[in-house]
Amino acid sequence: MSTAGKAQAIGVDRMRTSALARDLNFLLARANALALAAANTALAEHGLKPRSYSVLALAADDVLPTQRELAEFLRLDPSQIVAIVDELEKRGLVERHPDPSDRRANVVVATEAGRALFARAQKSTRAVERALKAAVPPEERERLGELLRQLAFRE
Amino acid sequence: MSTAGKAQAIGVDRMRTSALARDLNFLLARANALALAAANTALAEHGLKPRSYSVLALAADDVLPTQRELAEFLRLDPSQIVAIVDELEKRGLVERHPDPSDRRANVVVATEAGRALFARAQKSTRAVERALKAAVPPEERERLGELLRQLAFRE
DNA sequence: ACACTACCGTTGAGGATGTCAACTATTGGT
DNA sequence: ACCAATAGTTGACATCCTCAACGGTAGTGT
Repeated sequence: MSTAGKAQAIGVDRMRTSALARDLNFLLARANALALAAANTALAEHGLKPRSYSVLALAADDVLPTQRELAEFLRLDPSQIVAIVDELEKRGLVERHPDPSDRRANVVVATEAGRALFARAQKSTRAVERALKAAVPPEERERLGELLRQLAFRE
Repeated sequence: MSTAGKAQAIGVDRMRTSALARDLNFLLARANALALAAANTALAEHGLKPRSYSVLALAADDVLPTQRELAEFLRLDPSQIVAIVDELEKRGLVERHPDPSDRRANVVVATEAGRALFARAQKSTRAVERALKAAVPPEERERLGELLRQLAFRE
């Protein structure tokens, strides 16, 4: 294992100093993949995935989002929101309320059970976030969030 | 459209100030989704996707990665690397060379055609990266890359 | 009032991706 | 010489993405 291990370590080292490792697109993809994997296992014990957690979070935060707004915000196809809300509704965590200002639209709101589950799930995701942030020095963490927000909401 | 447009804008505004919009996992996912979409359209004209571009980049950079190293670095299942390298090889852009130090392993190297295509594709991705970075003030761009690298390569 | 265009949610289909288990050939260690 | 572990590959299955179409509603203009 010593030879193979070293050969592999050398290969990885060369990859980290390659041009690709300086590519912002790639760094975003890899950082996201790591964060996603951690979030996935943390949310699994609550029967949630990052997507359903996001919908539940907005519903529990009294944002009163329509499904279309959810689709735009989460960068998903509207048809995927249908499936996510279907499942959350079946579990009694959210409800579809008719939007009083537009009868075509549904507003997604969390039930009491949904808010309770979200509160529990949020503790798990906060732990994941702390672990993520541990990779950067404490005095930089605030700026990291700010920069990412600018990337995520530029337009 | 004025009423609907405003109602939607209000909804989006409330989403941007919601707790989710401060979640690092979510920000990474959204920033990555935006960057991925841009990279996808930029690479399409070269017949590449972000993944095949990444493999080609490492092969053209004389990193001499084995397929397993590619899988780890790109956070993909080894079986997905097979399909990517298959396609690049079929197009004459890369070749599988037997690893002299381990006959089980293949080292992926770019052909001349592969290097030429990569050079052209890189111009497109650089343009995408510039557009991405335009979202943050110039004096912060260096730090953004550094922070993302820490997130992507922590372990 | 009317026609017309655009939109919301939903369904369904097809392709692309993710995940996992099994298999062969090879390796390193005992 | 044996044996557990590893690299690449294949195949199966689930999930996800993307798109087109539909009924119901909304806004616009006439």
